[in-house]
Amino acid sequence: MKLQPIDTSVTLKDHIYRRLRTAIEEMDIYAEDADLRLDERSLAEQLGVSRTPLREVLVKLEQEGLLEVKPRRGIFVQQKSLEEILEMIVAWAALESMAARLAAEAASDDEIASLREMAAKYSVTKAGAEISEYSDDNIRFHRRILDISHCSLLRTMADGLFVHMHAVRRQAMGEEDRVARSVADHMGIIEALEARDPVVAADRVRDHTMRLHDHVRQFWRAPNET
Amino acid sequence: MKLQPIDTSVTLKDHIYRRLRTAIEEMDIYAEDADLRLDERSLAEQLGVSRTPLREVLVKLEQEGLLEVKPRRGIFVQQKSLEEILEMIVAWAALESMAARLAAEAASDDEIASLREMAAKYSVTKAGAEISEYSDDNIRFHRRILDISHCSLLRTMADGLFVHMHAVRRQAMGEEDRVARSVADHMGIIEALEARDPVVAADRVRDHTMRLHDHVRQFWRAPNET
DNA sequence: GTGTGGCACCTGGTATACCAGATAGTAGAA
DNA sequence: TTCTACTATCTGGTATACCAGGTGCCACAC
Repeated sequence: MKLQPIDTSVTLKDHIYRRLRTAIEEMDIYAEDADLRLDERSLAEQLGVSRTPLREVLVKLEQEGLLEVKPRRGIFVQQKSLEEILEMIVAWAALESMAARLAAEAASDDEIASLREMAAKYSVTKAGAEISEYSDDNIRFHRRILDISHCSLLRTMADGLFVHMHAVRRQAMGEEDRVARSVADHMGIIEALEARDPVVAADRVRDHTMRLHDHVRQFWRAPNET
Repeated sequence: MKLQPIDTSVTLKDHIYRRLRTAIEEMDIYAEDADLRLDERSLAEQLGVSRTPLREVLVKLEQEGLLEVKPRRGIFVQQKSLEEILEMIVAWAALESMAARLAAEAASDDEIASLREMAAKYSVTKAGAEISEYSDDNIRFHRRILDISHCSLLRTMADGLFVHMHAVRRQAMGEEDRVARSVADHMGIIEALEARDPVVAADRVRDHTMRLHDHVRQFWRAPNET
């Protein structure tokens, strides 16, 4: 008889963390009437826990850049400025570009093939039709590149940036020619990886992401500027 | 009459955080007789605070990867594995390489000149003599590159990695020809920046850091393998 | 009507008490 | 002697109480 050890390390904090984080991600942070203020006591009551574990979660979320705690003032969901968003995209480009470089050398043929599979779902013409679905697959594609670099830290650090992208995508995505361009970019990246060319793969990934950077810089409208 | 606003946002937590973090950084984590276990109650007593703010700091340090909290078991300073250290260096290379690329285009002439000033302190022959001092200036040099990229997030993320480097350097540094090579590398980087060549600058920074990567992979000895 | 002082209440910060799992030492039974 | 079972105690996890700064309303004085 064989038994898996019970994972006793899951604690209230973990549950609270997951709840809060998804709740924040689902908020429309940049809506004009968005209520960005949180209240410890009411949150604790809603979740049915005391303030103590809740506060530890808030510290965590604050450090991830999702919240800002102002002593004796309140807890606020952070709105990212255009500047900060652009910097996140730059950092993301740096990480994923390195991932592509590593992947070109270290990834297995199967792993690279899996990328082509994901991309094959969308032709240049079809992708425009189903933007929201494409958007999800798009993220999966980029995550996959980070995964097959076999450097888990790159994936971890990039994930920390992705969190903030939910709200951004809602505002910044949605132009047909960008999607077409994106699909073409992806194919170029895959081909470079298949050719096992680290330099070209890294360049293409970086350029691809930096195009998003330029696009956001051009079209982003912060709520107050609308 | 003019008055600066008083910064009321400094709290006990901040003090505790600083104390604990420097204490951890000064520990010789990889010594054989290192005591990696911490005790909440005794820490709280030593610092003269209650467990509550202390615990929030511990959450923060855990998330930074410096600690590991095992419920009902204890709190431990994390020893990084060789694998993790190598991944940190890779990520660092990715970030700093991107920083150099940006700096080549965005940094002012003065900022680039400041790099040359820092490097001028060391000739190829002299650097070997004062390794520890050079080591500090070395870090300052790399931080400066991140700064003059004018992308503060790159600097922030890289700083998170630097924390773990204290202990590593103690073990991995110290060969004379590496230092000589390092000084030469730095000059090459500066020249690329002065030439405003983003591609070469990025390449040289990345190669430079990846040489550290290869060196660590070759010479690192974890405590248990000694 | 205007401005000032003060009070009531809201917030996050901190201290303390208690809980349950983990652990090791020891006494007792086989 | 050896193995088991109980218990004392240590740990981090959680709940609760209290503290002090922040804010805004309102009464009162001018």
